[in-house]
Amino acid sequence: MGATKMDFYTDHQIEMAKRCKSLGHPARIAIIEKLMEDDQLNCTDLQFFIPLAQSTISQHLKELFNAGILGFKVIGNNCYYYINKDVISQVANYLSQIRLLIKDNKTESFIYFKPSIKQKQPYFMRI
Amino acid sequence: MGATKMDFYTDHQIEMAKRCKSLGHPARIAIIEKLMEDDQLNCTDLQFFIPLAQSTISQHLKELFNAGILGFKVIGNNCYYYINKDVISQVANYLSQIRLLIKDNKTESFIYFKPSIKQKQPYFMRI
DNA sequence: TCCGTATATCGCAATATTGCGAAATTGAAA
DNA sequence: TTTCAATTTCGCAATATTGCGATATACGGA
Repeated sequence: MGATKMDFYTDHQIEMAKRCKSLGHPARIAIIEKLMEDDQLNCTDLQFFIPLAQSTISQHLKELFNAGILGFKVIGNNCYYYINKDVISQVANYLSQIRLLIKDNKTESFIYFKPSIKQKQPYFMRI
Repeated sequence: MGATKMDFYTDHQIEMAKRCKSLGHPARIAIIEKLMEDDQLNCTDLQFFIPLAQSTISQHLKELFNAGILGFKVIGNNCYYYINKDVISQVANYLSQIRLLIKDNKTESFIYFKPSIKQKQPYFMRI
């Protein structure tokens, strides 16, 4: 297959996944971090910091915009991107909520690995 | 190409991207949300909630584990997964930090769209 | 008007992800 | 010991992502 099955999930789950996914690339993390320093930047500015082609950076910006993480405004011929603080906050709060709502893991005890003979990774562990 | 260029980014950027990426699929968000309710679950349990093949769910669990989001322990023949609260907190704090550290966007003014004739999406906006 | 700059889009190739069924592995139960 | 249930891994096909160069669009300045 290859295509994600979408019919089962809630809109909120899909939206949250899309936002996390847009942050799931180091170039896009680097863009976010640059935008923390410089408030708003255009595509040309970012080329000096990130060693990717202009078209590639443009695509990454587009993906962050489509996920709602970034906004932009055009002044003259320049397109300035900025971080959408509300959306970043929503993602942060969602993850913080997970931290708060899950119960304690009762069995934090030591775990022994028992590697399989033929398989690359051990997937059975004895407690 | 297709492969992400990794040589430029910091270890922290790569790690954060990996963690966000692992959350960037609605099935994995659904898994996380189920684990908030039920503390720890095995692969078989999750099959009752998520309409995917068992092998597919196992892969999603593995990806969350590889990103550090989940841990697991084996009891008998069952493999129980649980949310790694510290790691979730790290991601949440990182995003909260972005929210706090960016400066205010000075130019929050209204934006006019000016769609191009031939191109699908308007990419020039007048302020 | 014509040229240069900025940027999104297109087309392509390489690689990664998603999903499934089948097979392999392990521990427990019969 | 044999069988069963739980799980990971493998192999495959379909689709998505990543990255680049080339191109098209839009604006501002000469």
